[in-house]
Amino acid sequence: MDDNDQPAPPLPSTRTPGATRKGVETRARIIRGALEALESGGMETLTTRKIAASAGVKLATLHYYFDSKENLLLAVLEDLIADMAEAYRQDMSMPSDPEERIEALIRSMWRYVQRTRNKQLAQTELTLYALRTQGAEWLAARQYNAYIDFYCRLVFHGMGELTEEQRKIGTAIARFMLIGIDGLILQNFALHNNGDTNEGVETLVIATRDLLHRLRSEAGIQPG
Amino acid sequence: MDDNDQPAPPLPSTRTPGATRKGVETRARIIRGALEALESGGMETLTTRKIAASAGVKLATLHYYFDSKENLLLAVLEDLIADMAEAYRQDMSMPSDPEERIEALIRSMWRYVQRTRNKQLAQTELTLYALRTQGAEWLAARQYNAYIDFYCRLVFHGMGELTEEQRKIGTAIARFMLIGIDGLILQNFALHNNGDTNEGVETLVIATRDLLHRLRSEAGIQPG
DNA sequence: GTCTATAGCATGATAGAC
DNA sequence: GTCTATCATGCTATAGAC
Repeated sequence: MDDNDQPAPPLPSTRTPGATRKGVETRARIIRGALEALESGGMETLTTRKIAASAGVKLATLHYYFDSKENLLLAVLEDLIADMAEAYRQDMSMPSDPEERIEALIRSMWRYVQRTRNKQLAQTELTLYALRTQGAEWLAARQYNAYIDFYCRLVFHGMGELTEEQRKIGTAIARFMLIGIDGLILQNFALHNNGDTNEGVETLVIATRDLLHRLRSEAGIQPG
Repeated sequence: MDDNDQPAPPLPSTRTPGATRKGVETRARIIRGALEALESGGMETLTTRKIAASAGVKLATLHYYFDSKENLLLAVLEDLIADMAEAYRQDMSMPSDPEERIEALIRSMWRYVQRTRNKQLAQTELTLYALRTQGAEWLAARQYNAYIDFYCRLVFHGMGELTEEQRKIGTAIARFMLIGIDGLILQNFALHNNGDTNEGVETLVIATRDLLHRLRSEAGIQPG
């Protein structure tokens, strides 16, 4: 339930050599290149050659930083997790009432998803890849827990500490929001019919607000 | 909104030669073999050789029936769509009240998902593959529309005809259920924590019943 | 730290006997 | 309709100069 601050078995061998200024930059370029190539073509056509080309480095350079394609892909997923928080904070107005925050948060998420369609596809593909990769399943879990933790905090505070009860309720809310957004992403991709999917967003907003209502009154009637 | 009875551009070249009794059987074996191999290893490691081995045929035989790996994979996805209806009807008790049907249906779906974890992963991977494959996006749409149509009918009837209003409400319900189930699948896979995911199922049941309530009263107050 | 060059191999697909 | 044998290609990864 709370394996978010996991021991986190370090990614097997992401080399990260001397860590020169230049080295760090190149490593980042390769990760960005991999994400670009993944967004444009999908996992099926993703090769180390395309990644290297997309990053503007030679194939051997790629292997200097990542000893295998697998570890590079896992590093890309890690990077996506790290970037997530920044992305949402941008265009979100922040009401003080948690119920309105839920609504603002879902709408913000959905705007972000729609303007980064291919990135979402890429992230979904990478998550499935991690689930299929022996010893990398924890990465998928970490990704989800990071999202859950992030949404949970955003529902109740700017980013401060939470009471135990807020954490419990917020986690349930966050989980449900995430379920809805993931389902919406897939359905929107498959039907590429934004009109109908927007109905789904409205329904999700209402359902999540109702859930908060329910959890709060349950907590009020039967505290501890 | 209703491109379910699509012209359906025929799958480019699934050959299907003379269609001998034996030929049809072999074709089916290859499709089953592909699904098996996909379930056990994922798209990343899925090769025509593994498929052939898993189907008990030689590599050349596979290419006699499917002129390319791509068309084989799309045929597998088609097959999954066709099998879907059978799978759910099995263990579902069928109350007469639509609200209770929604609950029974969601629980039945969830049971099915849990006992076919790898099949669901495979189907998700194939759907993403179709979305990435030029000219195959319609297959993903067909898959979703088939599910939506199926759930819609199940909410209101055994399988008979629907009134226009039932169809409209049922479609919205079905879409939302599907959003929830897809999201639940991904979250359950990533966190592999069935206890917490079951909470999500309960929440989805309540939310979907509420949605039906809302749609019905809206229709009652403002018909046509 | 980045490159050129290449090893070593697995892949999707085909030719042609039976 | 199914097989054996093989092709051509593209893959990941490495060796070694600079």
